Amino acid sequence: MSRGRRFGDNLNMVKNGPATGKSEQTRGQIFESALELFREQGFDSTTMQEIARNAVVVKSAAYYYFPSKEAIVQAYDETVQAEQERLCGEVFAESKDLKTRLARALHSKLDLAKDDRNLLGVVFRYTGEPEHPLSCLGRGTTAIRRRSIQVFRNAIAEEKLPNDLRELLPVVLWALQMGHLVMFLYDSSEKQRRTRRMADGALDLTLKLLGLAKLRILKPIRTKVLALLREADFLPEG
Amino acid sequence: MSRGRRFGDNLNMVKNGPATGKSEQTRGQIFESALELFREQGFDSTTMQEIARNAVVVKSAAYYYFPSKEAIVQAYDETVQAEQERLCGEVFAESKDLKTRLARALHSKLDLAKDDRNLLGVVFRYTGEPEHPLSCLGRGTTAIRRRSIQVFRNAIAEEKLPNDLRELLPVVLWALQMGHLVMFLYDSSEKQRRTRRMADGALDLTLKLLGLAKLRILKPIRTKVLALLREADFLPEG
DNA sequence: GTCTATATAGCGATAGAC
DNA sequence: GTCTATCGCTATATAGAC
Repeated sequence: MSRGRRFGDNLNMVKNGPATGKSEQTRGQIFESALELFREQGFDSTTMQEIARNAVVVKSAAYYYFPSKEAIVQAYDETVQAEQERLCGEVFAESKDLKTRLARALHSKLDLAKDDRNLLGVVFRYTGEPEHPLSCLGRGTTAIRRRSIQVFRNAIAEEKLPNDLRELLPVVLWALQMGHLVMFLYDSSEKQRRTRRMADGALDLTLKLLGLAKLRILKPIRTKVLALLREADFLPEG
Repeated sequence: MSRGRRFGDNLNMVKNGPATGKSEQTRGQIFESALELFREQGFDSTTMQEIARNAVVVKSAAYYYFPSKEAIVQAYDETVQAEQERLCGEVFAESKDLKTRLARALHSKLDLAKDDRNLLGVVFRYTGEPEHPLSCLGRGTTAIRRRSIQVFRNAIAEEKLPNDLRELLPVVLWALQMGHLVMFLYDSSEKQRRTRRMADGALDLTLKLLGLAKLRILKPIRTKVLALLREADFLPEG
């Protein structure tokens, strides 16, 4: 267990669940213990017993802080989200260049989660079950999804754009990021270079399409695409 | 339990697992029993015990035929796939019109699964875990994915298309269908009309884009899009 | 509010009967 | 090959101690 400090070890940013004063420490122990075991032996083969034992608490204590193993992953997800906001905030303050900003926004989650791909995968587990509190597209995750979309809204904030695009583009970029995350998980190329190239390519293409959107011949297509996107905007509280 | 015959009740098309002669009946009982309970009380709240009891076998017998509850869903998925192939085969034999064929291909899975959306959701459960045998994008499901893509390959078989498009379009359409399936699950509009409109809109747009692809100004974009799609083609044995 | 001890029920593996 | 009886491990709910 001679690892250096890794992202996620700092839990002060985690907010959900009981956390008044002293208990923060216990919660922290459990959270760290879990991440450690997840990284060592994967999510599924780690049991709540082990997490508790490793954190020197009894199993029910672990359940007191996290209603399920998946809830720990959700907490992890929130630390990643917070870190992305911080990172992008820095870059956005320094540069007004759209490409720079979008590149940072699109790559930062990959950067942050690169050593925890097995954990990231669990985030998608309830994609197909809308009512599940941890469904990554469901009501239970509206808050974090909103934050994630907001990052892209901030990224394009300095641009002159028609209102419809300003409204829809962040959601499209967020969806793009979700796609990249899945691809990231399946990418067996060294250091997931392939997904990185994809992200760069998708960014180039997006910028090019934004430029072309002004052409007159493409007006009907643009209208159609936007209408379709609006129709596709099926998420709870968008 | 006074339901009429529903799709999926016919199991003779299910092939995986042991099924030599007589045992087909036992397997069938278990399969039907499971679908019945899944429909009544959902996937998660149905236990293997109940499935077995309802099928008048002992629990281990159920495990003999299906290594897990999820495996039953996969078997269901295969019956849906087979049915889609049959349906589309009929339509493709009758009409050479691209729009008709693609509409049928894009809508048929929605038609077939419309009463089993909670079951459909389980198919996506291991999307984020590439190594899981039931990951809908992983190695374990290559065979059924291939079949699913083949339907779209057949749909465009009669068209004159450049080779690169002929190769990539089926995969794109398959991905589109996957997206529609997820949307279908989250669609709270009556009879999921919204998703149906989406599918129609996406089809129109696809046809329009195919037409526009020939324009000279768009040549660089087309090249870029195709390169990106090829790069995105990350699935095992594509 | 924080945590413990205990209890129920399910999963899934195993050895072996027929 | 088909199926049974049984077992250990796990998740998670609950009552209640501090």
